[in-house]
Amino acid sequence: MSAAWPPRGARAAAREGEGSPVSALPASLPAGPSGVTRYLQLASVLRQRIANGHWRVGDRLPTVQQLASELGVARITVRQAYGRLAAEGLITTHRGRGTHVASTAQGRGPSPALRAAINDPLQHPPALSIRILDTQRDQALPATLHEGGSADTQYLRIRKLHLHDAQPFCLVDLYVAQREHDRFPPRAIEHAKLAGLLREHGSRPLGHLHQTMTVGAAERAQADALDYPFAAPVAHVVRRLTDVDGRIVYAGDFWYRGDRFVLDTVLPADLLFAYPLAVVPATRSET
Amino acid sequence: MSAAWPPRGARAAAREGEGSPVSALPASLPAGPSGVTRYLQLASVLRQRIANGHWRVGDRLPTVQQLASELGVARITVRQAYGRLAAEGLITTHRGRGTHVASTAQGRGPSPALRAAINDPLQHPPALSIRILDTQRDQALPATLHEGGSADTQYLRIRKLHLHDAQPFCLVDLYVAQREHDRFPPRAIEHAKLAGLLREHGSRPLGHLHQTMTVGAAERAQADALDYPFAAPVAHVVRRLTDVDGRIVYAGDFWYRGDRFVLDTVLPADLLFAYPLAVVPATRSET
DNA sequence: TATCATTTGTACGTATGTATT
DNA sequence: GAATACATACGTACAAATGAT
Repeated sequence: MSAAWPPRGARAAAREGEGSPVSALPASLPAGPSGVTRYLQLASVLRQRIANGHWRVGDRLPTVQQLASELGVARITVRQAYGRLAAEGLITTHRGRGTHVASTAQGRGPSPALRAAINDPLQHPPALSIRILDTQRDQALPATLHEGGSADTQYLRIRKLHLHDAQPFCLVDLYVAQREHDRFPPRAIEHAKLAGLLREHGSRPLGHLHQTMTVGAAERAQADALDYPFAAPVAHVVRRLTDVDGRIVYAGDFWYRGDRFVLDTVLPADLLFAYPLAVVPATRSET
Repeated sequence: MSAAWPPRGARAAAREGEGSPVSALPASLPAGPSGVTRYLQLASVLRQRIANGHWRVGDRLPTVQQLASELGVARITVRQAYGRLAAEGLITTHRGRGTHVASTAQGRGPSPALRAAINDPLQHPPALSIRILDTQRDQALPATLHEGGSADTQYLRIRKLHLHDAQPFCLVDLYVAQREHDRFPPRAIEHAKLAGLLREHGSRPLGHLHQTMTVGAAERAQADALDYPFAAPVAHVVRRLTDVDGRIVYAGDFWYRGDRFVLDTVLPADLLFAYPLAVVPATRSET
């Protein structure tokens, strides 16, 4: 969806020489066709290194001069990127002393609890809360969600936000077969995951869960809802759950903040060779 | 100097006025320096309206004048946003006739062949080629790849680039147990996938394939190798394959260009409820 | 205390892309 | 389409704070 990132003729000396300045960025495109300013691009890479533990709290970051010559950008560009991160509280800068990591804003990647909340189709951990943004009855299933099953006639459309420890991490736009939803206890969709509700209260046994995962840049609506920078990396998952007859009982789009997303999968080797119908993702619930 | 990060005037008007040609877009776009150009943010809002079906193929979009005065932006800004979408093939503009939706662009993205090349651990399609960048013998397995199995003593480290139709889409940095690799035919790693080689020539039956997927912004090394813009979205997959004894026979990091990545998974419902050890991704090889 | 190299902060001039009128 | 204003980004230079000599 988020249309091809402009494949600008990016190419540069790809050496990893320590200390040797690597001439770099196309050096002529200020904002470039990407439309995202250079200091913001730099900021998101630095933010990522702090989030994934490459730099830890207290570590000293490269000097402005080092980064500038390594990347082939002006010092003011690095300064703006650092300024952005400082405004977010991630780093501190002091004259003569350098730039240091002040906080990680969240440990080294998503916590095990959040990983389980994302990967386990049934479990609804206490820290997970669901904020329903909007519901509409009597909707038809969009054509893009038909694939892989036959559509029912009427769906309930639900737009909702998933939060973990009160922090939004996933924006959802999904369709549940109305006849199935009407069998649920009231307000159940706020406190349980749909796969569990359909297994518990559905009219027919379930068949398959299809997932298609892509990555992209946050569009406006997603950025606003997730409290996340525009154009920052996001994961997009399309999920479709069918019953044994191949009828789609629910299908929808899930957008995850890039810094709060991990997909875990495990594939036993015997399934691996039974391709195509093979790989097996999974997350251990705890530890 | 620079403004606070997330809390831009976030508010997403979310009404769904059916039939009224001119929709209520967010009343205004964020003011002040956001680091992202205005016309791109506007393009993002419009792109989503098309993607989620608010405007369908053939529908007429508001005139430049209408949009400009509604949003309080200059006409040229709207023109640039329309130009962007036109370049993506989403809309067409004709003098005197207006601007219309040409496509929802939903089908775009990686071809089925590329999807299979990414998702099938065994298949090596003709269009796929492997460029070995570097190999080093007698390496120890890095600590970050230990998890989920016991490490062997000596590994062959391979850095390589995967191309599809001569276009790079994946950068790989992986470790193969040396004693297993030395059983392979010469240069086999350039023409077959490792899982297949290990199944064919390995000393022990295979156990499990673990995959951990995250998203992020392209670092310089990845951007250069993949011929992709710095800080553009990438998928990062860590794969670990063990034999039946739990020994890691290969493990490595895979970085995919965001615009050339799709992960497909299928989970039979009975496995779904055997959590944790459950979900099943898969891609049909053809069609 | 004084000096020095390092590093962040500020400033000026210029060029380009963006956005408004 | 033209004129204007602004933010980004480059290069350069200098001031101020820090830590070590």
